[in-house]
Amino acid sequence: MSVRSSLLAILDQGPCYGYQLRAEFHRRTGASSPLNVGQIYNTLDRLERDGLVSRGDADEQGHVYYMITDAGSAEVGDWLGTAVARPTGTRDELPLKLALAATLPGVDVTGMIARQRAETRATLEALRHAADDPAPGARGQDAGAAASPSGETLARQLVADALVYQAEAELRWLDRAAERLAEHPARTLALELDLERPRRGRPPLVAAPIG
Amino acid sequence: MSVRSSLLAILDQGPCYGYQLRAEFHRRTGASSPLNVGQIYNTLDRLERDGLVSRGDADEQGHVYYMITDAGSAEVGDWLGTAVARPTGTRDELPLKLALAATLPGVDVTGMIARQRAETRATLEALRHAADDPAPGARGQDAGAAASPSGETLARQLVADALVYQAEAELRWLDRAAERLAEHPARTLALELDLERPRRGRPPLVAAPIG
DNA sequence: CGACACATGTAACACGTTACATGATTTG
DNA sequence: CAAATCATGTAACGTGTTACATGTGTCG
Repeated sequence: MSVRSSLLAILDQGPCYGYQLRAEFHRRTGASSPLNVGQIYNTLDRLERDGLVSRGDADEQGHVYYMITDAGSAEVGDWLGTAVARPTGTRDELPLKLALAATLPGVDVTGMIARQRAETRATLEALRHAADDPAPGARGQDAGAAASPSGETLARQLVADALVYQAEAELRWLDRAAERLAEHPARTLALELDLERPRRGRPPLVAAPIG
Repeated sequence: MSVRSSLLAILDQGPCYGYQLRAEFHRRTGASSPLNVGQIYNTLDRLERDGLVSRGDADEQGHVYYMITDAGSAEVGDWLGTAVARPTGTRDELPLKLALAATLPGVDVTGMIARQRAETRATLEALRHAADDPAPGARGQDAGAAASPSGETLARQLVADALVYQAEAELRWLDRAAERLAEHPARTLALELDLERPRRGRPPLVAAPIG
């Protein structure tokens, strides 16, 4: 619900029309991500459906302004006031994939780790290079005056930092995974499909239930 | 595409029916996540639609086995052979949220960071405690014999590690974010909506085009 | 019997994402 | 004029996720 919530939070500052919302989203989230315009209108429709924004009539220039409702404002307050909850059983692809691969026969998990490591290292380096570069999209005009830290550059920095820290963590985890793999005797890793005849119905209790 | 790919990879080991797939998925991915059974059948339908698996007739016990096709096997090979690509413009909620919040007037970003930090620290501690516990779901029978590292426990460990490393990275990032915020003078952070009359049509070139 | 797990499936929904259609306006 | 941007919108799709309906077999 990142996009949805972000747009709503921007609308909490004042009425906006679609294209404007996209621009604000980019300015404020340091989004390197393009965010297709169509998605804005899409999301606005859904927000209106949920009673969080209301659509105004087009003004003389044809701009369709949306404004937030009380319910919408409340939701923004809630969003900002609540910590982001990572689900306990995170469905992160990489760990899932590697864990699964480790249980498959004939899969070169070490190789997978090596490949992933190379990729992530490259990503990390690219990110660090990008951090030195001036603001993306600045076509010359402001190339020299890179000082004056504004909210805009802060946003970009924060997002960039996050990517860097995440990539670093991934590298550390990959190393740890390699260790774990080395600790385990190779034979015991691959799992056969559990072909035991599944017995239908209630399974017998193994231990006495509590109480 | 984590679930989809995982199920396909399991099917690459041999035909399975729905419930069996769920069990295998849990065994092999150390998934603390429940994974609703309905999703299995859902995903199987979609895999069949895409020609990656084929549905067999029900056997005498009423079990409907699915088996992988050649195209399916190829896709599994591809999946395992390719590194997980993190999109450059990651749409990670936390950085997005904080970056955006930093541009909003009257938002206590420092407080947000503090709250998030507390939450993440709690998560981290819970994860570390969980790492010491015996295998989840083991109802007494195997409580003492915690040795014998099998593929099953490896999977669990890998996933658990990933969560820990990620939480640690998040804490580090939060600290960095606090630093960044402190570096910026408070006034310059909040961004007004850009209300300049947008001029339609092609914007003037700022720098001469290449060539 | 009743509870519970095994087992299969259907229907809907959420969010994100993309492709496409359409038109106005401004610059080169 | 042609190209590019601004601007609005529609239609579809993909994965993940949940709620629900239905039935069977076993154990206490």
